[in-house]
Amino acid sequence: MMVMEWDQQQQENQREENGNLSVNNGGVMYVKVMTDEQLETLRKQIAVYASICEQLVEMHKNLTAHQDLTGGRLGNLYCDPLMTSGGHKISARQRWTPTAVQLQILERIFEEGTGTPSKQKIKEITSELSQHGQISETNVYNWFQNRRARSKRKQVVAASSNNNNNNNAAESEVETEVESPKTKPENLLVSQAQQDVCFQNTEITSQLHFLGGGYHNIYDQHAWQGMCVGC
Amino acid sequence: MMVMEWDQQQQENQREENGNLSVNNGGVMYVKVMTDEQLETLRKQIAVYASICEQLVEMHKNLTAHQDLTGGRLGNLYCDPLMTSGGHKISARQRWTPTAVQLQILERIFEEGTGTPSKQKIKEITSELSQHGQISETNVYNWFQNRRARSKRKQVVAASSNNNNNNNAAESEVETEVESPKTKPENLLVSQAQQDVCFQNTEITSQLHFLGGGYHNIYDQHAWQGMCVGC
DNA sequence: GGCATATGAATGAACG
DNA sequence: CGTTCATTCATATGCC
Repeated sequence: MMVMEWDQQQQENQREENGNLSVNNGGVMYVKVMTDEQLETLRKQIAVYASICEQLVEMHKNLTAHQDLTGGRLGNLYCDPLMTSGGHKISARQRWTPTAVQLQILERIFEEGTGTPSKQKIKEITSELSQHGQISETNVYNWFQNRRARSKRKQVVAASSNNNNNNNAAESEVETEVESPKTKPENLLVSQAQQDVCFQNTEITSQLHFLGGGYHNIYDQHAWQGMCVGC
Repeated sequence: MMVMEWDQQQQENQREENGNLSVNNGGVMYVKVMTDEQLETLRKQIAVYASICEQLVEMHKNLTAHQDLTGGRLGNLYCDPLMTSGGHKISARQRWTPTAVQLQILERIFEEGTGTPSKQKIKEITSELSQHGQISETNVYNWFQNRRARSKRKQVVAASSNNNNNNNAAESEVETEVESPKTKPENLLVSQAQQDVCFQNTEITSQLHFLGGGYHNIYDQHAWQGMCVGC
């Protein structure tokens, strides 16, 4: 087997080491090489992963068919284990953390909607989301406030960064994402990945899409812009 | 940026790391050329599947083991798929680290500083610091945010420790880690899945074996093969 | 080769 | 709504 090691430590220093760099747009684009054989192996591995995912989803469906409402426990659910019987709170988590499902729903509403939802709308959303975990209207309200504010901020930063004479192209992903109304990077994450891997199973596609919103927290959503480079 | 190194255990062919083609058995082996962005795309695609697998496994565990009431942070699925077991990452992204000069300047501004710099100020600072290394406005913004927050926390802790009141309620970052022995991010995702989940499906078991047994980690020993790079 | 710590980054909540 | 604070997540690094 072979191991691919990407040493990231001294990124600046290593730029010159690479023999295979090409110039792009007046800047330097760094490229890597791999053989067809290597690429084929990668493809297989991803396919295996996908297959595993599919079967795991199936297992999950079978299990949840029986024990459904036991809880949306994947997200927060801290349920004050530290609360004593006397009502004395020692230390408990306060901050709400959306579950994967909740996030997915929120993102969907956000991208289709324009502006912060009305109070009535917030109630509805909260009601819906409460089926997937503990949540309050305030949480929903704050989420939309933050989501909008940060989306806008990113735009501003991205726009202004175009004016700067940047000496490198490796800006943080925050700047590189310009949220266009037509794209939904977070929610398309999984399904797009599947496209890239050339999946045929449509059922797993939808199911993975269902799960996709939850990975928001791991890989920040911005980076998913422009996924399929060649497709 | 990064340098890709191929471990040479059994791939005698892949010798020219930085060349676009390598010679094999007297012939020419054709290889793909990728940008870092494309590679990161691949990484993400795999990471998506890895995350999905882990979350599905997690869900399965939760559904199976009802006595798992200890709570903890089940929802914070984190699989760190970017880190190989060898400690090398396959991510093109890495967090910004200020250079010595940049730090000096930042500290100076912070000390003389009157609170958080305005956005215009951040632009100026960023521009100045960019002469001493890669940096973005977001980096500067985050730095001041963190600097101020942690400075304040230190003050509070010092103050409370000076008091006869030993109610140390302010050291959240440290305290949190102490009170919650959070599980270490699992690098060997697939292997872990095998241990924790008893699959009835023999097919998936064998596949997990393929991934977890044949490879220590899917990111550890593998060839990167032609994803949609060229498509 | 785990831990421990420092710190960059993400984000829920609050402020004005 | 834009900005800021507080908390937490995630990673880099050093020690043992």
